[in-house]
Amino acid sequence: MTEQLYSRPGSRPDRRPRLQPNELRAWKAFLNAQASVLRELEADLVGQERLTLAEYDVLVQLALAPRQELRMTDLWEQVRLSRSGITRLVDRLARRGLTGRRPCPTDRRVTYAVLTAAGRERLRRATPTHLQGVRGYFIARLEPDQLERFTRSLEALASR
Amino acid sequence: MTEQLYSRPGSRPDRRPRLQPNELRAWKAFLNAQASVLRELEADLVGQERLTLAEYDVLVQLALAPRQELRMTDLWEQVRLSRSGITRLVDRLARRGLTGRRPCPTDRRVTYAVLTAAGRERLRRATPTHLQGVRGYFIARLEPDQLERFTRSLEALASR
DNA sequence: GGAATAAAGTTGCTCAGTCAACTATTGCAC
DNA sequence: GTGCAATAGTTGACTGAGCAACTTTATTCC
Repeated sequence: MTEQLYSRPGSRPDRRPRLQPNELRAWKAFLNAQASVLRELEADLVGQERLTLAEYDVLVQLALAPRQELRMTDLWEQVRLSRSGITRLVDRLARRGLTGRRPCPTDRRVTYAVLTAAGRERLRRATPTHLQGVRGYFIARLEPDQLERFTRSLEALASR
Repeated sequence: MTEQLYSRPGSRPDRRPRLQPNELRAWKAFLNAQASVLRELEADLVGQERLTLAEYDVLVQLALAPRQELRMTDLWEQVRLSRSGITRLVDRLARRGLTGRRPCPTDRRVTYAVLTAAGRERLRRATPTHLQGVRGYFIARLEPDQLERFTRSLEALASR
């Protein structure tokens, strides 16, 4: 994580790509920013609403979907999780009554995850907490006039 | 994750802090950037060197320490992990012969984690992979003239 | 239309991580 | 110096995630 191993100044000419000090600083800042913001945000959400970020995200996706339901696969595309991760997450939410499952009549391979009334209500309650977190731990710490540039840099980092 | 739940345009005046579209975009980009970069980087490191990022990080910290050893607590301060997480990570590395443990003679509560020769060698081998990852998935995707600003924004996000 | 291939979803296994409880040792107060 | 609080580290129980293997159903291709 620190200097020597990343760039040895004055060492031999080197085919290995080493990191410059400012690059290293950027990298560290990137790691720290993620850890910091997500940790704080998730702590609030779990502490106050018993929802992890991933669970919250699934509820949001369902709430936004046409009939408040999504095929597992579509959910998988929206949420950063493996297929089995989705299965289990929806399981968990279902056990708590926040989602349900509905088989698709036309394609018997597919299952819809459905937002229940309780799920909708839970989402409604959790949303202010989450938004306050995003505002407080993310937006508020950024210079408003840097937001645009910052966003573009972040977007450049996401692979295709 | 998408618009309606974050800001309802034209709804009643509202004490709840909602997100503006550009703020939402920034937030999404932040999440995606993290997921993307870490996933790619870690996949390389695990695939080629059987080391997770956290394990790599611990090896680096030890390599940089004075006698290539650190108290568990100091390690804990450097690496984003719980105390027991550190214990177990060092355990795992020790089982693979990459670290050792040494009791402190003056304070019998403390244990030093020590980098072994094998650990040093493994780190040496893994470093190019990691650096290529950081360069390829992070630095290379950023505009050089934005790096400084980007770093400052990231640093602003890390809580004290 | 039948065989091969692909897609959707779940399950078993394992792993890495957390929290809370615990032991052991040291430092501090008075 | 005794007693209490703080510090260092580990352990147990549990959780959330991934991968690989598997079942079932749909699609494609000849």
